[in-house]
Amino acid sequence: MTIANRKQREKEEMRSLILDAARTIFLEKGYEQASIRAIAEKIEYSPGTIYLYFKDKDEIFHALHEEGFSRMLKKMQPLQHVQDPFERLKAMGAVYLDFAQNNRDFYDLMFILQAPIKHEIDMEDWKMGHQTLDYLKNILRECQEQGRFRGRDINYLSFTIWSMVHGMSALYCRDRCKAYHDVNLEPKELMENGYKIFISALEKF
Amino acid sequence: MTIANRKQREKEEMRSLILDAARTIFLEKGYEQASIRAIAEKIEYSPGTIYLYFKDKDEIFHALHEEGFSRMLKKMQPLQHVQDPFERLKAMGAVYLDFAQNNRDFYDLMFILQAPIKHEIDMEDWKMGHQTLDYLKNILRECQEQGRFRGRDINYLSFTIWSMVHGMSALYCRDRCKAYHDVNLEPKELMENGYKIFISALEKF
DNA sequence: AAAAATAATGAACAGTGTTCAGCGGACAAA
DNA sequence: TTTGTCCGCTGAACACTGTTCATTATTTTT
Repeated sequence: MTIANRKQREKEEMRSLILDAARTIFLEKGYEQASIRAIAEKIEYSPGTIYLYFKDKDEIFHALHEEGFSRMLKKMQPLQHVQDPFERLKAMGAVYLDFAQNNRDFYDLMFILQAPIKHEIDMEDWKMGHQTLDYLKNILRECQEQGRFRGRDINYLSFTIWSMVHGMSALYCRDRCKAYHDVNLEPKELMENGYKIFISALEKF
Repeated sequence: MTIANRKQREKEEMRSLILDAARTIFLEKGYEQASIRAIAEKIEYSPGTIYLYFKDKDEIFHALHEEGFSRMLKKMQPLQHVQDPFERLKAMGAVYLDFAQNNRDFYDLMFILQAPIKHEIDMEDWKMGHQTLDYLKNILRECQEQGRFRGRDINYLSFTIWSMVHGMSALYCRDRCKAYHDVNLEPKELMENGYKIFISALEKF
């Protein structure tokens, strides 16, 4: 059975070889500008080979999509050590914004890009997305047990909060922060202070 | 001088003929999937002709970009009749969200698409964008004169509010509202109730 | 009516994602 | 060891993309 094992291993090695190349090129050029030929050239194989390991460009995209969520979830791990749920909520938002700023292209891939969402959302791909969202909802529930956000629907509340941090992140990723260039405000400043205002609002809520 | 006039008129007619076709195709297929050949075919001219009226695909995009802002500004006109600035602020957010939902692809074009923003933002293209943003800032100033949002920086405040409504709109446009499909919540519901929560937060702020 | 200027064409170029007949080396059976 | 069957891989080919430009057609000026 060792030969079958080796075959299996080689197949997986090839997949991750392709994915490594794809990641750098996707994140360098974006989904549309990244070409299969460029990925093939990077790993010194012919374009056709890639189609032996991935059905199409979308499938490569989805693999990276998943990697993005996995990276984000990892960054969220330390939050479990924050006792107070409201503090945890605030920290989660900060981690989220940080992730978007430091992994701009992964963020784009995960939350903005349309391209291959033909394959329907809330399938396998979004398992981790749901996981993150559920984590947020649970924090909110804990906050409610402490008396915060009394009487508010958890789903709507989570959507509001997600929209807030996503809004900033999306404006950042797609360079709309430049709308504040005329008043000499940098994206980083905007997001930091914008988030502070949001937090104050939540505190009084 | 009548012949020069006619030439001028014909040139403009041709431009708007192209733009009409481009708009339907752009909004149907999105920026990347819309092809010059498809636009040419729709108006029954050869592909080359389009390049006699527009430098490239980006220039067509920018013309539509401007049209989007012009449409949005028009929808904002009635707001001037709302006396109370805070009421006007609330109404502005509602108009914004409404625009995003009912002109999804224009909204995408204006605030999400990356494609041809190579041409730099805050040039001519963003004149109307800045106009809208300034309008928001002025409302906020009026609110402050009434004692609301005391001591807050207008720029950061406007960014927070913009991010909020953009966040919802962007999640809507890029189908991330589907993350709530498992709890049977429709995008419209989410946005309506999410916005209500945001408004309550602003009221207590 | 001839000449000049303008407008429109469509073939061509370099690029894209994707497919597939065929090649060559590794494996199994003789 | 030789034979025969796989199977990973190739790269040419297909149908598409944005863009350019020599050529042709039309209109205006002389």
